[in-house]
This record gives sequence, C-alpha cells and structure tokens, in this order.
Amino acid sequence: MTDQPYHHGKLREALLERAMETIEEAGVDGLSLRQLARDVNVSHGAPAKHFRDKQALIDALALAGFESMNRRIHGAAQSGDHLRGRFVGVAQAYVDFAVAHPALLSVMYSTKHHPDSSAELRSTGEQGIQVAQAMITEAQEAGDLAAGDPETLAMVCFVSLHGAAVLAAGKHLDGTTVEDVVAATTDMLWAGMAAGVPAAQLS
Amino acid sequence: MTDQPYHHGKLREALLERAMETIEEAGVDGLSLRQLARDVNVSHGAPAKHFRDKQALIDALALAGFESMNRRIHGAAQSGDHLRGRFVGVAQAYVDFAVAHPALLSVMYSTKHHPDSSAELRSTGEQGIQVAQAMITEAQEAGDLAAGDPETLAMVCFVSLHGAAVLAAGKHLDGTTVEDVVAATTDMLWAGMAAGVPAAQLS
DNA sequence: TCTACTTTGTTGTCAATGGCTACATTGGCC
DNA sequence: GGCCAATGTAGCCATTGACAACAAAGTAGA
Repeated sequence: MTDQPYHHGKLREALLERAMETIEEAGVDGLSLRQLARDVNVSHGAPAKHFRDKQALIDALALAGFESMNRRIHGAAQSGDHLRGRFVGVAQAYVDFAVAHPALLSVMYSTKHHPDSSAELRSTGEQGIQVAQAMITEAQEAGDLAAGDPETLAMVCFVSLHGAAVLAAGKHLDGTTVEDVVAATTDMLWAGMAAGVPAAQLS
Repeated sequence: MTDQPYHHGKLREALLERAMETIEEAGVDGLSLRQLARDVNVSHGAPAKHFRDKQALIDALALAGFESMNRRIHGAAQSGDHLRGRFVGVAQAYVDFAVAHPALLSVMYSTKHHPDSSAELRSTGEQGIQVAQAMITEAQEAGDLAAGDPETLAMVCFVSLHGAAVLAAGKHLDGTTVEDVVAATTDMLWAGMAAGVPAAQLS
C-alpha cells in the first residue's frame, strides 16, 4: 500500500462520509470516533482537529441530512401536475427519506445538539414546513381547500407526516405499507383542509 | 449509616426506579450501569443479576412507560361528556405524557430493543390505538363521523398525534403551545373524519 | 438440623471509548 | 530562509459494559 502523506487533505469530508455510512449501518450508538479514525487510516486524535466533540460531528451529519432532505422535498414539490398530487408527493418524499435513512432522521431531530449548531439546524429543518405552507396557500387560492390560517395548517400537516415518518423509520407500522400510511394520512389532511379546520379559522 | 445487609431485597425495583429518574434528568445516554449501582449502594456487578444487559434494563423501563401511559390514556378515554371532548382528551393525555417524560418516550419507541422484549412492548404499545379505534367506531355509530374503516382512521390519528408527541417532547414546536398543537391536530383529524377520508372508504 | 443447591451480591479484570496534552510534520506567508 | 498556524501523532486517563471467579445468604429435602 502507498504510504499516506502526513496531511490527509480532505479529512473532514472523509470523516463525514464514513460516519454517515456507519450510522446507517449500525445506528448512532455504533459510531465511534476511534473506529472512524481507523476506517479512514488516521490516528485516533485526528478527528478532534475538525470536530471538537463527537456531538459536533453528529451535528454536522444532521445538517447534511436536512440539506439532503430539503433537496428531495423541493424536487417533489415542483414535479407533478395538480396541487393535490404534489402535496402527496412531498409527503411521500419526506417519509421515504425517513425510511431510507432512519438513523439519520433520529440524529436530525435529536435534542442534544450543541447550542451553536441548533440555530442553523432549526432553520434548515423548517424549510420543509415552508414548502407545505406555500402549497396550502396556493390550493386555497385555487379554491381546492377551505380558508384557514396556512401556517397552522402547514404545521399540522408537518406534525402528522412527521409522525408517519418516525413510525415508518422505526418499523412501528405493521400490517401496512408505507405508501398506504402516507396515502391515508394525506387523504385525512386534505379532507380536513377541504372541509375547514376550526382551529385554523380562529387565528 | 446503617450497614447494608448482604442481600438488598428489592434491587430490581430500586434499579428501575433510580434508572427512571436518571433518564428523565440526563437522558438515556446519561444512564450508566455503574453509576446506577453506586446510586443504590450496590456493587457494579450486581445489576447484571437482574438485567443481563444494559438494554434489558432499558427494555424494562420502556415497558413500564407504556403501562403508565396506557393508564393515563384509558383514564382520559372514560372521563368526559361528549365523544369529541373525550377524543381530544385522549390526544392531550398522550402528548402531555410525552412532554412530561421525553426521554422515556424515546426509549419506548426505540428500535433497539431485545427481540424477546419486542413482542411484549409492541402489544402493550398498541393499546392506545385500540382506544382510539373504539372511540371512532362509537362516533361513527352516533353519526358524528362519516363512515370509513375505523382501523385505518385510528392508525392515522395515532400517527398524527405521535408526531405531535414526538415534536413536543423534543421541543421542536416553537411559537406554539402544546395545547394549541393538540387542538389544531385534533380539529384537523375530526374535520377529516367527519367529512370522510377517501383512503378509509376503500378498505 | 445438616446439607446440597440456587439466588444474589462482591471483587477483579478486560477491552473499548472520548477527551486531553505534549509533540511532530507540513504548508503558507512574510 | 524562517516563523507560525494548521493538521496529524502518540500517549495518557477516567469511565464504561461485560465477564468470570468467588462469597454470602436464603431454600428445600433428608
């Protein structure tokens, strides 16, 4: 084997990439800084130069996760013909992402991020809800949905689909396919918004 | 201090009780078998006689959590005058429990339980959804809700409220109180079920 | 009561981990 | 060429979970 140069060059990227693989294979608890260092052929102290903490590395993973998820959501929001189809598509994209990357999802919505990372994570994580809100507003203007505060409605949609995402990712939905759950949930949400949601009228 | 007898007598209960306190104060990661043993004045090897694993202890915590939660849900399901009020009460009980015991909730819905514990946990955890299903059936018969497969509808209700519970427990709902989120979500669900949910008609 | 036997708790040990510090190497900048 | 910050190395330490050997105490049968 070729001997390694003293400076890795792209250690940070390499660590993140390998860490992402590891948590998807073994979960967050299966992630060890020392093993990670071994995996990328570097001494056990090297990661500390790029992430002051194990948590700092995890925060970086979470941020990358949100960005990846947002890309998919935005993609789903733009492709499709009618409003309702796009709405379901966004929901499906969210839940599919969760099922594809369950450990990453749990990291993204973990509560123990460093305070400095939290702000960035929060704002990045809220993009999904904004997409939903825009779609709801559009559907209201088109007359497909009843009037009601789009912010409240979008929050409820996000909350509900987050539940589906979390449960699907955790394999807590037995006897039902992920698609069916998303279909049933989006049907419920759309029916509620079409009929009018009392709590959203007050705001 | 009185010297301890060689046999503790109620070590298992003492460990569970103290462990419950610990995870609520410091999260699951803050739970250490050795520290736990110190807390109850016992040697570091003693817990192994009652829980073969750290995970086995956590599984026991999760089971206790489900049982505690089920008691609250059943209580809420029985108190109240009209159907819709009871429905909201159950939802509120669920989310309140999650907010009061966030670490416990994450343990309850963790994916890494031991295979033998999983079955018991799963069946215990499904009681909540059964309560919801019974209420929905009752409301349909009373004419308050449109027809539709109660199992599907109950699942969607559970999924949605689980989302609210998880997000509320993780403090991911800013700018809104827990009560408002529960109100908005239950309003949405009830409105949807009253209007009729397409996916629930097919079944 | 004496005696096996099981349960429960103790003590010592082991490998692994995260974090820290002192040190080495490298590359950039003046 | 020489200084200096950035990057990587090596060693150390306390803590942890798991395991094994041993001790103490309760139990059940002759």
